[in-house]
Amino acid sequence: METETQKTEARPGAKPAGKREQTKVQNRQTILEAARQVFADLGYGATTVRDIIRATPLASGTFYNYFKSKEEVFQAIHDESALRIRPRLKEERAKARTIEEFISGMFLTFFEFVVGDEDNFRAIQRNTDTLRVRMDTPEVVAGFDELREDLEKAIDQGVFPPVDADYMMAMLVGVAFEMAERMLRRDDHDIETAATFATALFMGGVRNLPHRKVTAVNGGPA
Amino acid sequence: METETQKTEARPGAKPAGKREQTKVQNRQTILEAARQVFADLGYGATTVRDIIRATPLASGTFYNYFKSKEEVFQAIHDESALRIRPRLKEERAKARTIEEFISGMFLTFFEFVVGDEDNFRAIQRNTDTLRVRMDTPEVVAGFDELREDLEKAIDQGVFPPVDADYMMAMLVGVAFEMAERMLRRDDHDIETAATFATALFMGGVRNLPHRKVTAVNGGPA
DNA sequence: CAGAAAAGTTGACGTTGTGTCACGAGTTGA
DNA sequence: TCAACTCGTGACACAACGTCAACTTTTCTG
Repeated sequence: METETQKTEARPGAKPAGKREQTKVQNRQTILEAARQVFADLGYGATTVRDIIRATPLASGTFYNYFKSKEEVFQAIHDESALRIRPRLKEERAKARTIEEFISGMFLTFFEFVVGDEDNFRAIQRNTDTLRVRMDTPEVVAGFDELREDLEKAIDQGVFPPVDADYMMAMLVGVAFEMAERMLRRDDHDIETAATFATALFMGGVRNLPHRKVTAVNGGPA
Repeated sequence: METETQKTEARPGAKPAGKREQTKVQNRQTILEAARQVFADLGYGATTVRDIIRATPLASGTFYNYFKSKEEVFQAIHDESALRIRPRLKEERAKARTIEEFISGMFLTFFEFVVGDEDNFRAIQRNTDTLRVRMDTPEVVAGFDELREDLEKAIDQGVFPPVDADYMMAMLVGVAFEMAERMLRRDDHDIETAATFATALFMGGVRNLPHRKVTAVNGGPA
């Protein structure tokens, strides 16, 4: 037994960390991890709550102590994802001194995130009762709000031309997600090239785009 | 599955149009219509096959004479949609003499289609198990292939700069769908403005976008 | 035009998945 | 050490699924 683990004046930042609290956190994480995996494998629609449970050592009833439905785990995964990528995106935007930096930073960061944890993105992206869910969770909403604010700030500061933030966001998000999906679908992990293309579109339109992507590159990204 | 009736001598071009054949077509249409409605209302994930049936005068078993699952009706709706919009898009592309015409034609046509039959788009878009249009139903696949061909042809003819067709498609599709969704979400039916923005992006990037400020709708979903 | 064959409809039924709950094992704190 | 409490457990009641044998309607045949 961990007789050691008494709740003596614990470390400052640490949690209460009773044994109880500890397994609770663990279980939640276990379920989330299993769900991510199963969703990525079977697709959201095809997986049952029991599939998720079966991928853990837990009993069926336990699931419902942590999430009240399949949809809720899904949202949790979503939320966690947003939580992870938000600061990265925000930092990137803060660093940006020009529109180009702003935009390319966003794309690169996003693509890195997607390719860096493919299963995670597959889990939330390949399936879903779609946008409704994507937009609902607090972290996700906060992330979009943040982007919008920064966009408007950049516009005010003259870094960005005075475009409509709504349309702008739709375009950024649309391109980002569609390209990400396409990359995963084709097992294309070349995030630099993808970001280069996307950025070029926003910087100067079609005429500005690099020429055909040479798959086995010799020239490298323009 | 289409066991053509082994009639000794059916009319040549016309439909067989026996009473039987007729109600068969009717029933299929009834179910499709009901499904479109219910999907649009409840969302794909939340609707049950019984919900669809209940919205028709038919019995539960009958559903399965026409579609083998909820997913299959969904695909059928998808397919039908693609069937309807494909020729319109193709025609638009054929008419185009410049890149700008090509692009703005696509956006306008698509937005018209979406706003013109909102329920239909809601049914297939707001829900789904594979994100976006990517149900690989024949008509949908054909539609994308067509677009790609036309794109490549335009590139060969020098109307389009020699961009990578893959990326190009991802960008077009991404922007089109995301903007469409956003419009429906905000009850914004101004397809001209939307098309203008999207086209401007593709023609000259952010700096080229109209400076119009629009509705000060609050950020956030719904 | 009757009667048989074919095609289609129907709803009850076996099956699978969902979410709850009473119980008991494990943990905490005195 | 023991009472109080928390959480894990799996059986259960309920909901939706998809099938199928019986039945109805249409079509075919003589």
